[in-house]
Amino acid sequence: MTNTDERVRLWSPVCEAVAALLAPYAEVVLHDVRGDRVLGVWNPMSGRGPGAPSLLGELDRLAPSPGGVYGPYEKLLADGRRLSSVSAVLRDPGGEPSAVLCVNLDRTPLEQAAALLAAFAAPSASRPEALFEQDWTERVQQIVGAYVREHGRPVERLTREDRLAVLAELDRAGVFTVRRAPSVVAGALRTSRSTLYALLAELRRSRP
Amino acid sequence: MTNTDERVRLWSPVCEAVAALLAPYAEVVLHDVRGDRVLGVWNPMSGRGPGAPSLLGELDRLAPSPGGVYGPYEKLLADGRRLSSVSAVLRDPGGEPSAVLCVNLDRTPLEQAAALLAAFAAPSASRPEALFEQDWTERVQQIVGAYVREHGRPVERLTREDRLAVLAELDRAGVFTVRRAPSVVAGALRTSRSTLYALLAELRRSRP
DNA sequence: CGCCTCATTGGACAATATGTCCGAGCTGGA
DNA sequence: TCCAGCTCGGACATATTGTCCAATGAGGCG
Repeated sequence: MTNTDERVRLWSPVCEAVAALLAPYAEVVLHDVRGDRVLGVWNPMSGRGPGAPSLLGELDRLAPSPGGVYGPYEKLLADGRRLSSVSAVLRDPGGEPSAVLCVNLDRTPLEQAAALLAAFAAPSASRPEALFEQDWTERVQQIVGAYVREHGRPVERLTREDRLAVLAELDRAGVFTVRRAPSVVAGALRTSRSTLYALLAELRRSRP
Repeated sequence: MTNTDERVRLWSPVCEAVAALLAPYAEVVLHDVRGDRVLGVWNPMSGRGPGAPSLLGELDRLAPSPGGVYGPYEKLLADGRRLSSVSAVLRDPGGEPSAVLCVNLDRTPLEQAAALLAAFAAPSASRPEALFEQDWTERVQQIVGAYVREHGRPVERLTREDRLAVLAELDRAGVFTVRRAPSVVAGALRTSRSTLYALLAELRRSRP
């Protein structure tokens, strides 16, 4: 038995390229179509190595495309991962089948991402709960902080107009429907509770 | 000029397989390394077809892996799409370079999905505002309603345990950080304010 | 039925929190 | 300097939140 099959030398660039492109989610296997053995594996996932049996019999039950390509079809790994696979019959210069190239793409990462996306896109009625902003205090700091950063003035040096603007945002955000919000906001705005109410009154006089 | 190059016959199964596996986000191109021409394209994306110039000069500046594979490296399409590409030098039985296989994977769908995921995972400072649940009253009704529907008992006939359970949900959802919530919840649960507080106390005794 | 237990209830009350108001004090411009 | 306009601390009036209790009511059981 020669250490490197002539066919491996011939096809390995392709195998390596595909494996590199799809790493680490794909495995490329080169099969010996006559001896029913594995000639080489790139990015092994299924635990097989060169010399293992090929189990290519299943290909017989599939209809190839005109170009001699099978699939994509689904495979199941021992640990439950699902794979998308395609196989191609490779022929030697004389037109005779000499090897089978098989690419196995692990679908689970994609499926997980898709599930996440789907769950996100469809709000779903499963659990309508758990959404009332636990740390609203932090949120207040964020809103104030955003304004400060955007205007390059520290909280202490905000003008009356600045504070009015921030208050408008906070009010629009519904902050004041929360218990104890007035004190927290006054603190965050570095102003007194009295002033806070004065500003708030002014604000609500112009936009009821 | 022959209609089908010998090399196309030889390599097309590979090209077709890869193109099929990655469709519709990948393009496979087979280049003539000597004549600097395109021999074939599967899933064309860049508008090139057989016979077009290859523009393979750029490969000279890249260092191949031991197996003769270049990449993955980045390419830019005319319309702005970004591609991940790998190239493999294919050699004839005599070991002489005869063609270059190039796989171009359109990264934009993945990048968009990744951006969406990233945006979702990291709330981001873009617009931290406008999220404090305007109609929390409605929300209370929904949570209570969901429980009622799920247990097939109208609100009036909920048992003590039922109300405890609903209260647990409401509390966990932070409803009671909102002003005037106790009265609203008592109303929604068809119970008195007194009982409401009693249940709440019991609840918080077991899970502080 | 009569008795007993336990949950519920309205309302009293205490404890906080929310809004208002006012006089004192500060600041910046005429 | 004086004035206009704000801000501030704190008093005060209201509103909301929590507690408590005695009365009431709804079973379960002998």
